[in-house]
Amino acid sequence: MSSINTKKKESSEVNLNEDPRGRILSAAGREFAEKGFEAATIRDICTLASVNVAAVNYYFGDKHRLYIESVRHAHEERSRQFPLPVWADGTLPTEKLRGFVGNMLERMLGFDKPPWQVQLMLREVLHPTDACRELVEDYIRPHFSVLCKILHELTDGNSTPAELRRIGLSIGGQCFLYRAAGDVVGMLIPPNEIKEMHNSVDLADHITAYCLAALGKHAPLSVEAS
Amino acid sequence: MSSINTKKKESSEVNLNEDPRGRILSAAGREFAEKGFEAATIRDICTLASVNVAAVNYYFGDKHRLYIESVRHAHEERSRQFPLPVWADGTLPTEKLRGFVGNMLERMLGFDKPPWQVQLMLREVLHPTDACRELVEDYIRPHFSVLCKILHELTDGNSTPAELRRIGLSIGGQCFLYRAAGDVVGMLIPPNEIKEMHNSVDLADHITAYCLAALGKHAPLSVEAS
DNA sequence: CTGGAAATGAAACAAGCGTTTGAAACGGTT
DNA sequence: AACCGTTTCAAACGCTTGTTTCATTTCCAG
Repeated sequence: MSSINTKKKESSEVNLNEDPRGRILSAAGREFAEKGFEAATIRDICTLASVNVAAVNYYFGDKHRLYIESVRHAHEERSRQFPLPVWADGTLPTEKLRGFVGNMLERMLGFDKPPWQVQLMLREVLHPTDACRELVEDYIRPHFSVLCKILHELTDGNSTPAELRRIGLSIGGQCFLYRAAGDVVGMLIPPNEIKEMHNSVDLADHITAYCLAALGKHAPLSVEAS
Repeated sequence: MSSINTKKKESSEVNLNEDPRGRILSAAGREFAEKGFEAATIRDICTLASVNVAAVNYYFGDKHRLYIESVRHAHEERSRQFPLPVWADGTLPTEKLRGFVGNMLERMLGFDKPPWQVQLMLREVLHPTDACRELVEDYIRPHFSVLCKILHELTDGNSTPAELRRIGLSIGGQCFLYRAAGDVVGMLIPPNEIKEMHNSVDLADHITAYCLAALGKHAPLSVEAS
C-alpha cells in the first residue's frame, strides 16, 4: 500500500489523467516555447509533467526527437483549435479578406489564452531546425495559399501570381510584426494607444483597409484636400 | 591606467592588431548572433578571439555582462556604418519615403556583407533581455521617428500621430518579415521569384508603392477594368 | 636594470547538463 | 499463485559549462 501522489506539487497544473507521453509533450512544448531548445532542460520538463527524467528517453529517445515531436504536436493542436476559414459561396472578397486577417491575428496573438503553441512555432520560423519544413508545408503554406486565393479574387485576375504572393507577404508581415516583435512595439507606442488600438479587431480593420486602399478597392487612408 | 597596447604578435586569422577587449567583443557578437546567449560558449568565443578563457572574466566580469556589451557594441557599430539618412531641403516626401525604405532594407538585409550585428539586434527584438531597452531607445526609436516624420509630411497633416505610427509599423513590419522570417519566405516563394524580385531595390519599390497607393498618393497596385 | 602592477595562460573547480543503468513496481494472462 | 513484458524510479555516469585559481609573462616607470 503505497501512497502514490496524495501530495500535490506546485506545478501550474497539468492533466494528471492524461498519458505520460501526452503530459511530456505538453510540458516540453511550453518549456521549449518559453526558453528555446538549449535553455529548456529535460529535468524541468519532467518536473512540469510529473514524470521521471528517464521517461523522456523511454518515450522519445532523446531531447532532439522530443523537440521535433513537440513542434508537430503544437501545430496539429493549433490546426484543430483554429481550422482554415471557409466562407459561404457569394461572400464578397473584401469580407473574406477582413475575415482572414482577423482570424490570423486571433490565431497568432491569441487574446483569449496564452498560445504557447504559436510561440513554439514562431521560434521555428525565426530559427529554423529540422522541424521547420513540416511546419511550413502542413501549417503555414495552406494558410498562405488561402490568402493568395482571396487576393486573386479581389484583383479580378489583374495581378500575376508573383504579385499576389508579394501582397500576401505584405499582409502577413504586418501580423507577424505584432506577434514576433510585440515587446518592442510596446516600447515604441504610447501605452494608452496600445490599449485602445492594438486589439485583433482594430488591427484587422487597419491592415485590411490598408490593403484594400492600396489595391484601389477602398478610399485612401488619408485624403488630402485636392 | 589604460595604456594602449601597441605591440603585435604572430599572425592569426582574426584582427590581432586590435585590443583583446575589442577582439572578444567582436567574436562574442558573432557567436551570440549565430547561436544565441545560451548556446554560445565562452570557450568558443575565446578561441575565435585568440584569447584565454580567463580573459572574458578579466575584462567583462561574466558572460551576461559580456552579452550586454556585445549588443551595445553591435548597434553602435551599425549606427556608424549606416547613419540616419538626411535629405536636402525640398526633397519630395515620396522620395524620402522611398529612400528610407531602401535604406532600411539595405541595413537589415545587408546584401553586401553578412550583418551579424543586425542578427544580434534581431535576437534582442524577438526575445528581449536587459539589453533591449537601450537598443530601442538608441537605435530603433530614432529610425522610427524619422519614418513617422516622413509620413506626417506625406499626409499633409491629415492623419493623427497614432495613425502615422500604425502606418509606420505597417511599413516596418514588411521589412521585418523578410529579415526575421527570410528562411520561411524562401520556402513559400518559388526560388526563381526570390532571385528576381527579392532584392533591396525591388522590395523597396513594392513596399513604397504599396504605402503610397494606400495613402492615395499613387495609382492603385491593381487596376480593374471598369 | 629592476620592482611591481597589469595581463596572460594552463589547469582545475563546482554545478548542471543529457543520458544510461539496473532494479523495483505494475498490469494482464495463464 | 507464478510468469513476463511494460512502465517507473532513484542514482549515477560522462561530459560540458561558466568561473576561479595561481603561477608566469609582459610592460613601463623609477
